Amino acid sequence: MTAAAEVFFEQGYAATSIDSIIERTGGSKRNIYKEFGSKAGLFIALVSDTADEVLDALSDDGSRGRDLTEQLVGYARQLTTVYMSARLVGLLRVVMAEAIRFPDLAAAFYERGPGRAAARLVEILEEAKERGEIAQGDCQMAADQFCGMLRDNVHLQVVLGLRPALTTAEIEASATAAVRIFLDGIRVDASARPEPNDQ
Amino acid sequence: MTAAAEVFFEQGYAATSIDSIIERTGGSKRNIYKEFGSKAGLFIALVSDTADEVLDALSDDGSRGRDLTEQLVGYARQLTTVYMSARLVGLLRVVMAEAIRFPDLAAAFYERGPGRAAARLVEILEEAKERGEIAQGDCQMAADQFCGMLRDNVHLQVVLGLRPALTTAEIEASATAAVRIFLDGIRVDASARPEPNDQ
DNA sequence: GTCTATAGAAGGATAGAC
DNA sequence: GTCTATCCTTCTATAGAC
Repeated sequence: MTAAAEVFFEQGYAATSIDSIIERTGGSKRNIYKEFGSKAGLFIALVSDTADEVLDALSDDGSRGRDLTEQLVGYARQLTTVYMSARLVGLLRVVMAEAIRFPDLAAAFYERGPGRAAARLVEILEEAKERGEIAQGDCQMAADQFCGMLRDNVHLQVVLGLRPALTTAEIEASATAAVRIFLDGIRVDASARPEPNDQ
Repeated sequence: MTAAAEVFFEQGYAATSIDSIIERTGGSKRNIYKEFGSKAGLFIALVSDTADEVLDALSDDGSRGRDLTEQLVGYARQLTTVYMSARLVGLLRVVMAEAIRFPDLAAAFYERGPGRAAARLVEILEEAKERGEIAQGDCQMAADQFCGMLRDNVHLQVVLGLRPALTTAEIEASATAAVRIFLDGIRVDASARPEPNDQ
């Protein structure tokens, strides 16, 4: 069943024919229409199932560290690993491409995936804020932007098929660097730093 | 001519018929095939032209500020504005969707757009590093991740059609926040900061 | 349940009329 | 240059044979 989804992910919705799916998965056309009603129904079901499967990997977000840095590195490692997986790259491509035609699918994908992951990060940040570890500010925006760091230009190149996915070691380096920047910035002179609370 | 591109951006490559383009733009089918040879040729030409047009807005990257903060805010403002434009959102959708089928197009898009923008940012960061304003580290990775902050979850929602593009004021707020985090981080306790050079 | 038609529509590409 | 017609392929969707 997940093999059928791959055809959609590789070819896109419009370019994928039912026959090409049958070729790859076996089975008969009649059962497909019996089960899903139409090509769109099949597409929605396959994408939804794949999304559930891939995005469930975000439920345990790996943010079990003792201190904030460890929490964030664990979170970034887990999220980046999922974002780099072939499954999610394909999912991202097809959901973006068909966002207009299947708005419910796009909404479900975002809420179940990136949206939920960001919500979890907001919780982490809010807790850190209450402990006084991070500056006052918009935790939602910070979380959204941190998630963006994990979908950086390298990830864009992967999605565009311009380079292979990061290895585990590269993911580790990227996640660590992102957390370091997110927490402390790249500026070297701490005394030149503006008031953290003056926003 | 740019109107023809919109059809591809809205419907996607496979779902767009030559006839539907004729309907929208006028002209005859014969001239299209005379000029571009095939549907794929038309697609490549339209996407390339649109990309050139939109991405040229990145040439003047707005990073003309006096100090590093102003440079980065200007850069972020300009880049985010382009990323939020309807043209680029459509371009991004269709290039991602067809990256497998048209790898050259994907490569050209990246190099001319996000890649070039990141390269400019690397220059800014390298200069700042030589002035001692920012920590030693991988400027390319930092630039890539900063660019990711500008394509954050909010941008993803826009691309997925889940929310309207940011207003100018919202772009300003987002750009400012991103630069603040990028330079100084969100951590409040500077004394708890690890050695900046201990990477 | 699978395999093989098949109807009906749509679209890519070409060519003729003007 | 435009408009229309046409060939040929492909695809969705259905239905019959087993």
